[in-house]
Amino acid sequence: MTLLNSVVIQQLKRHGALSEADEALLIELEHSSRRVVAGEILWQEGSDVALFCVLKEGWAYSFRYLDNGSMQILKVYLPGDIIGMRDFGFSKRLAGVAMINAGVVCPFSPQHLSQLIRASPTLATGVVAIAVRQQAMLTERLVYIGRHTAQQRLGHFLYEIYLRLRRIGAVEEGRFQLPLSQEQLGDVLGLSAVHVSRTFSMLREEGLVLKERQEVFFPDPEALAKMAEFNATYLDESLPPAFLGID
Amino acid sequence: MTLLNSVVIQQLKRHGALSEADEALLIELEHSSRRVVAGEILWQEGSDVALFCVLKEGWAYSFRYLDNGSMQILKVYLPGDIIGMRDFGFSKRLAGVAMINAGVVCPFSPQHLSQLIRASPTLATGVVAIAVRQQAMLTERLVYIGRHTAQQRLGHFLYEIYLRLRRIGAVEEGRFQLPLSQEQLGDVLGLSAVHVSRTFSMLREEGLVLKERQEVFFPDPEALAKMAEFNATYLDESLPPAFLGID
DNA sequence: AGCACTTCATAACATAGGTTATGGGCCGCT
DNA sequence: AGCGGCCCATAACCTATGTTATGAAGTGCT
Repeated sequence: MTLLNSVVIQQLKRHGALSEADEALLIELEHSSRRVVAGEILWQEGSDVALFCVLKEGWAYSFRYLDNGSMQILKVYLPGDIIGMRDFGFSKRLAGVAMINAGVVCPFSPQHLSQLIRASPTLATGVVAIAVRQQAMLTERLVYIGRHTAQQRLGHFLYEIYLRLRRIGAVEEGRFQLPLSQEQLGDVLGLSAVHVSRTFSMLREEGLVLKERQEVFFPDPEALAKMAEFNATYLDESLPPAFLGID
Repeated sequence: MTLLNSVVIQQLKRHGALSEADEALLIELEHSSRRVVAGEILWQEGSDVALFCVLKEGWAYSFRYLDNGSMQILKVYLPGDIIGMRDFGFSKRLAGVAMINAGVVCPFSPQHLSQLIRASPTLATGVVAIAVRQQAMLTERLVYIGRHTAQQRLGHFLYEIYLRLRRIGAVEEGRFQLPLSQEQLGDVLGLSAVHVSRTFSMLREEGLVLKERQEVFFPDPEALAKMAEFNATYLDESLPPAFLGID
């Protein structure tokens, strides 16, 4: 999974907005790649903003440590996502980033990103669109962490991951791999690990989510989406006409 | 309070990064202005993205309705903020926006914003920086809504507002106006209005926050910041050297 | 001044989720 | 194969916050 195959970029391409030079610039972004091990910390909160990454293989998450010793996971990154954009325009990292499982990342510098933005208005808008979409997912979590039950929070998160994985072809026969531990899920959702476990049990009893080891299956995806009050518009990939140069 | 006086732009100016043409473009953004009444809804979730606004006077908030009839307030806007940037790159609004009290807004079109970004790399980076900073505030709320007590949530929110108001000169002798009702505060923090009331009582008894009518005063700002685990780096306005063209 | 309306404080009660503890299953290491 | 270490499930108990209700205070309208 490369950035070039990511959904926003693919859409620009489909509309013929992407020149060959643009494509070359994108491929150049993934020029160097590095293998990373499970649990590896890519950077810590407060460090200098020295690089961003395209996540090519594996899962990652950004996080903040809390004073009580636990952590809040801010965002889960899947293959094809850009990691670190959150810090663009800041001197120091606002959050750490760690790998969940083993994978491959393609690091590139802020200068490289600035260059790319200056070199191609199309790519600049694409990058902005990607950043805005990542933030929209964050906003969505704010909404459902605020006033929803544990079942809805977990259901919503799982369903979002399911849709994102499906877009990159990582769902087979309705099944997908979830490499997060229940403790990590708790850190995502603001729940204790014990309650995540309880909630999985409830979802199983209600026939909404089956999970065995890391494999997840939804017997009735629509019912799950309904229970979680899932509204997919925030994941909508269609770019407005102005972005595609059609206006 | 105009955009030109906002902290990010002022910083660009101080470093001589802002040309006269750039300044003219910014002033042009506020060419037309409109008086808005308290409670006025600027737009609803799901409507077309037709315009953005510079908020010149008054307070506003963006929000999402929840299925249970309540709402989640996503962000509170103060004078000098740009409203609607969240939707840049989407076709439909992801959230509604309403005025808290009466004020003045300066609407401008997405095309206008695109033009400005194309016309001036400096302003483009400035706009990105503003957007990233607004999102950083959102992230911060996600962190403390996830795993903090009601006291910390309310304390954190009040302290953030206090710092933001101070930057625009709206704090006098340590006092500031807070035009939000307790119900609205609950919608910001994911708490019931009753519990917001209880929490104010607790904060008063602990000598951390005094509130009379809409006027708020912190007898000991440092103690409040400490209780709320407030870390100001996410509000830090200093732009990295690359943004100021010094690298 | 009087009236309706909203906002706020407080109390009593209900509950979702946190905490601590225990045991079982699975994994990797030697 | 045996051992130590996670990860997970479940139970018992505790607490922060939600819910509902009531009255007081403030606000705006006529």
